[in-house]
Amino acid sequence: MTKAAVSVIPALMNPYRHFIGVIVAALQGMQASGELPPSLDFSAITAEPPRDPAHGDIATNAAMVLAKSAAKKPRDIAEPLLARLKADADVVDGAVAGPGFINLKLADAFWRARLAECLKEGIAYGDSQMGAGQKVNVEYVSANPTGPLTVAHARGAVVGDALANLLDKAGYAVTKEYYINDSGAQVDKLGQSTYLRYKEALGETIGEIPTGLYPGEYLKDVGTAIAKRDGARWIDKPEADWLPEMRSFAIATLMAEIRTDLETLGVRIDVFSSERALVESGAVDRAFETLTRQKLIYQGRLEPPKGQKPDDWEDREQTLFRSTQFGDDVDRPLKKSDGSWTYFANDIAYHHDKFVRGFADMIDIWGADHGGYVKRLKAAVSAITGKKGELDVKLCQLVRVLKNGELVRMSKRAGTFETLRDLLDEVGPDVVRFTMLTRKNDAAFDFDLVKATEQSRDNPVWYVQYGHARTRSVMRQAAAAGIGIDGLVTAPLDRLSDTGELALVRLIAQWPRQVEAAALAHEPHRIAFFLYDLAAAFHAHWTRGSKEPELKFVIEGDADLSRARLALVQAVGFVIGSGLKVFGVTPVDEMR
RNA sequence: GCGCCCGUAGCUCAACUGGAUAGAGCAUCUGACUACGAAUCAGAAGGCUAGGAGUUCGAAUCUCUUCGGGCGCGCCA
Repeated sequence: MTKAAVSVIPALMNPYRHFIGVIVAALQGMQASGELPPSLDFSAITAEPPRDPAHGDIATNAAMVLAKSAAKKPRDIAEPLLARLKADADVVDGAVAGPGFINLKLADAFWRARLAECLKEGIAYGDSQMGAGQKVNVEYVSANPTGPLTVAHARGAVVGDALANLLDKAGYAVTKEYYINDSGAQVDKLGQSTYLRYKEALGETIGEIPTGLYPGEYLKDVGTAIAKRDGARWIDKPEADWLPEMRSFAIATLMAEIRTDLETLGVRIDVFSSERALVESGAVDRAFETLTRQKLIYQGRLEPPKGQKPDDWEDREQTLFRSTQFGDDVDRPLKKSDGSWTYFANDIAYHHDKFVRGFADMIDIWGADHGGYVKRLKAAVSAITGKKGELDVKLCQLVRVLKNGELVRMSKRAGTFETLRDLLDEVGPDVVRFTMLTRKNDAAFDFDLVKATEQSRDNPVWYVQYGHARTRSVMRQAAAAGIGIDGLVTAPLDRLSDTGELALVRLIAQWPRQVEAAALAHEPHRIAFFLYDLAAAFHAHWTRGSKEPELKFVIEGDADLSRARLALVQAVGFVIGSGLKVFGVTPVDEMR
């Protein structure tokens, strides 16, 4: 049993972050000896894997970044810096390249030590302290409780959930939140629509559902349920009597269905916030007062929109918020003509409430059709939190459902796709989740039902799952061959010396950095591409073994070597499993 | 008319947030199974990053501009 004699990186497994520290220390040494001026900004220095692996293991831009403020040529900084970096125990070679990059080659043992960490951590490998327990609120889905979740909601649900999981892994204290829009005109219409279905359930002929109300068939069940519970009690009563009851019953029923759908999708929300409760608590009034004290509220008039002037435009004085002071295009109204709060006013109060609950970091996941709303809410958050709170809005672009390249019509009448439930029934939650995460959120997305379930390299879900299953398959084979696959943490990893093996080891060591980078950027889709690359590297190495028998994982008569290689295979499985966990996708042990 | 998002290989998408020779898959062409899963792998070919100008050591990325697409534009949520 040999233990690699390399530096341990305590509680910080991202080797690149570690080397930024090493580089900064070396630069400070140069400052102490007068080679560099005393006050320099090191914050722009990066340490990353070079694009071309032939350049080495770590590339830093330090010399180029500092050149200007140090009044030196990049190479005149790079040369002495490189000399100092070469003294580091883990660095075996280095060179200055191009305009002033410093490329470092690290000892194989350094990378094997990262593999050892992965084996020790298992699925938890890549967990980071970066977030330092800071509270983050991720609000997503937040679909109106006026009908079942649609395919369009699915993307936001998946992106939000994966982002929340990712931030959690990166060390943030994450709360997953759903804002229920159970206040305002829309839910009143829901209540009215429900009343019609209620009367229908009691045998009345209601005819066509009037325009403006919700015609969906799903409300029939709700009406029937109320009829069953209350009988004819609401018939011939004024609207003021039955509306609150119809409304709340419908909301409760539909929210229950939404929760069930989310559950099936694997989304578990921590906090459901009610808009109605918020308004009734007086939170909106308080937010309004706060803004008033800051002199950000005034009575004024707005210009009608240039493009399409509403027919019923009526120039009137209204209560406006000075969102232009915070980067918005025009000031925004907070009160409707009847004196009640606008949705915007409620939303200000809601985000203020989040801030009061301790969330300075807020992330909202919205559909692209709300794009015009981003500036004003960011402005409001900035104002109401005294610039201490920060809101990031991720807009999810449209999802189109295709079947073999043909657009599937989203029409209820045609009996085709519309709801998330339909999508889940067709391809299952794992495929929905992974596939939705293979694209940047701000790019439009075509979801092809056929391609998403295809078993080929063209389909990332399948390919990554296959990679995971293959790691397990190798383990099963090894066990059958009589190799002990327990306690691989203690396997002699220094027996790993083939370039393909070491390339895999390096890739595994990238995982903690990938987690941190994706979390910082709020971009969970990066994980999908990393997992795909890792799976590809693993499949490639696997195939080499079928051509060159000495590269097989199990080598007869050499248990140590076999165990070292199996440890590598296990680590690949851990990283894929770790990534799939972030995505909320079940890793499979076997392909069917 | 204004604001936001997008434009990268024939097609679908990446590019570590300003880094080195812009990368994958599909499709096309050439190869590899006495199977630790060939549902895979190795290779070839494919690009003026929509066009133009600017910023700097360095631009697909930042700024300006033109073109083309999506979304939105008081008292809906």
